[in-house]
Amino acid sequence: MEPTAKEGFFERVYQMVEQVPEGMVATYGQIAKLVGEPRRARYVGYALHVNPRPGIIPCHRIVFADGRLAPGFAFGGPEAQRELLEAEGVSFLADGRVDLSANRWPAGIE
DNA sequence: CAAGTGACAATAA
DNA sequence: TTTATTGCCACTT
Repeated sequence: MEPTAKEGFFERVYQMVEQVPEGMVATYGQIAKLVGEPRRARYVGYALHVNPRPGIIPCHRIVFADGRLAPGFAFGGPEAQRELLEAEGVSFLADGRVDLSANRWPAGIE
């Protein structure tokens, strides 16, 4: 299979997501920008949807720009994701949203 | 080739 | 404040 540029974009997304430390979360738009394409925020989610490496890519650490969780989470629902994040030490708001102000990872990438 | 779709984000009402 | 719409850009039909 000839690798195309789009696959390179996907792979970069996976690399970024895998580098997210535990107890922190990142937004789709942030990941998109980090890979060099801030306009492809939607495709970041799509990349995780196709998730070629389940169990290796911490999709549960990727949330909306508002701190909200994905609607169609693949692990068993947004409830399961909240449990996973809580278990890692991520703070949550009373609205069931992640406290991006305290757990946003892309605050100091190498 | 054109239109439709989508794990997003920003803006309008 | 929440909900709706638009813009984005690649993939699917």
